[in-house]
Amino acid sequence: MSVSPPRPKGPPLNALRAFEAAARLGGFAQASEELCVTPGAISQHIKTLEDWTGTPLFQRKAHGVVLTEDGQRLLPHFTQAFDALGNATRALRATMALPTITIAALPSIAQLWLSPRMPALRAAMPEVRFTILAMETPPNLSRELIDISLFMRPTSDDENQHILCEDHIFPVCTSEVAKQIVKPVDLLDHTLIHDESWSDDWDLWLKKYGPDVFNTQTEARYSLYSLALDDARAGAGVLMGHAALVNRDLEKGILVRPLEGFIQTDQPLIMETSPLKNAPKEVSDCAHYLMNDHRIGNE
Amino acid sequence: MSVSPPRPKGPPLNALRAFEAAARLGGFAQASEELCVTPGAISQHIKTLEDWTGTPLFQRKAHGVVLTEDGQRLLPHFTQAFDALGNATRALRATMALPTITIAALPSIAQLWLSPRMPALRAAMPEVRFTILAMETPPNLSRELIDISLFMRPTSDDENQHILCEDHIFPVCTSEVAKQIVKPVDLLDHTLIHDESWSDDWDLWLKKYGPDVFNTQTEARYSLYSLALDDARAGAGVLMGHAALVNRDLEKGILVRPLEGFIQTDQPLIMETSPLKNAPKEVSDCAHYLMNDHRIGNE
DNA sequence: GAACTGAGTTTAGAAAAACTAAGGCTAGAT
DNA sequence: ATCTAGCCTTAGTTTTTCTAAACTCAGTTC
Repeated sequence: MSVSPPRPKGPPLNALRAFEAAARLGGFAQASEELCVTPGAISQHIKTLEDWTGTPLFQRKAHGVVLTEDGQRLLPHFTQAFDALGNATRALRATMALPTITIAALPSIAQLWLSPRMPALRAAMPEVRFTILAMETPPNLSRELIDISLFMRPTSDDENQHILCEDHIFPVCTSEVAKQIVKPVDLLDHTLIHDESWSDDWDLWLKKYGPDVFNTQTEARYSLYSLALDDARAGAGVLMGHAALVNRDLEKGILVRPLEGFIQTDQPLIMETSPLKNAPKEVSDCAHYLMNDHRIGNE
Repeated sequence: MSVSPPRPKGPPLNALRAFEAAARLGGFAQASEELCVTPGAISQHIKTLEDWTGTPLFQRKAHGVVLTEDGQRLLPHFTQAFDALGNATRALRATMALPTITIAALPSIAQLWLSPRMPALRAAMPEVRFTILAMETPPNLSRELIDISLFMRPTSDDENQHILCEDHIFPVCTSEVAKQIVKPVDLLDHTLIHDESWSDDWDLWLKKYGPDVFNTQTEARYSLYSLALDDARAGAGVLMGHAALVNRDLEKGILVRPLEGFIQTDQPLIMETSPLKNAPKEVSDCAHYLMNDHRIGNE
């Protein structure tokens, strides 16, 4: 009779969290991003878990992993548990002395859409400490300690998501450059400025408005939209502008629209708020503020 | 404008678990026992958490800690979350190749009540691996990976708890010793064997049946009931017997009851089963087996 | 068909977290 | 007045976790 093997220890909590993230997101790489660690760390966590049970949780394929049946059955349990834990942690954070609101956004949105609105927001909510995070992919608001996110992405029926404005794209450039452009074909003579994160923009627009034949021509590529914008402001060429991001420049006259046509993409600017039922009042206040699209006074 | 402080990390999961345990159990010492660490470790976890939020979670008194208001508000959130996590972990364990059932019991119960029943149980469920854990205090079945617990303790209205048998106590000794004992006063001439974990037993019994005057006399104390029992079997004196634990010896004639009177304590032998809704079938099978009080054949 | 790519794995070593042990403090109990 | 239970603190150690970098493998691309 086996007596007192020192008490059965459960698997490490961090390994469980890694499993949940990897299973939910469908890959170690994605999970590693959400948890801010390297993929190797995730791999090791999963292995710990698989060694603990003796049953494989993932099936390793050359291009990613897929959940085994066991893994699929387990996932909802863990997702529910970590959702609950996320809410509890959020409640814990809410006890902090000075209320903090964390907003995550695409770098371009942070800089070109949010930044101009911040002064008014801060003025309206002086007791709140704001933190802005620039990131490429929308965070999971029920897990990370982020209250509001601003991203261009496909619509969903999530009740926590609100469309702030549709995404209209159209060519923009300085008025100098615009003088030389009266019809689409004229674009052939100019540098088309591309941004890596929206690499399809020009294709989309040209498909509808562009000249029938359109061979590759001079183009510039940037990894940050705001760099591309700077270049356009400097008269280096024609940029495909996103309404929400270039409106300020258009209003100020720094940039103009050389041609009329615009396209509405299927990825509007969406604001998502964290799903906590009893969210601190500050968060919903802030969300309303942004929805109502306040601007700084002197603009 | 503050941009990209490397992503707000939540507090360590282990610290959250420590808080939950300490808050639920009402002390660091208790929590440290449940989590199998030293109280110092708990203390540090709590401090980590308190530093993270900036608000105190516990109020330190000289004789223990009490939850602050914030702590009280937070506790249910975390309890719920960790309950869910416990269930998920249990589900994970259920995927293990060969089903395992872990039974926790008071050392004396494990040895004197459970052990004789194990051969039949193993025979009835040959595909299951059983693990018996001896421990002093009932474990939290919704947290630890233990399926069934067997303890003498006060009744509760928990639906997962079942009374296996009432706890009757009465003096027992060898038939040799019994010859010299015909009425309670005769006990004065013999060693009264005590067990540390039930130190009140003799007092209780003597209060009802004992001689009016009863000065302290020879007595032996043991920290393990089975050691006390061994001593009684060897004719060293009179032990206060618990029905569930000495029945075998009575049946076999190794021990006898020199006097008639017995007392029913308010701490029956209770079996508790883990609360998982979809508990593996093996666990409920095992529980039913124990409830029906099977014995080994040749007894 | 050779090189490339994306996703995961594996190691060793480094960094961080968690734990223990031992000494201190304080208020209620003896 | 002393004892004791329960928690705190600190230093040092052990354990866990993470990273970096090289490796594997199977589709893709040229």
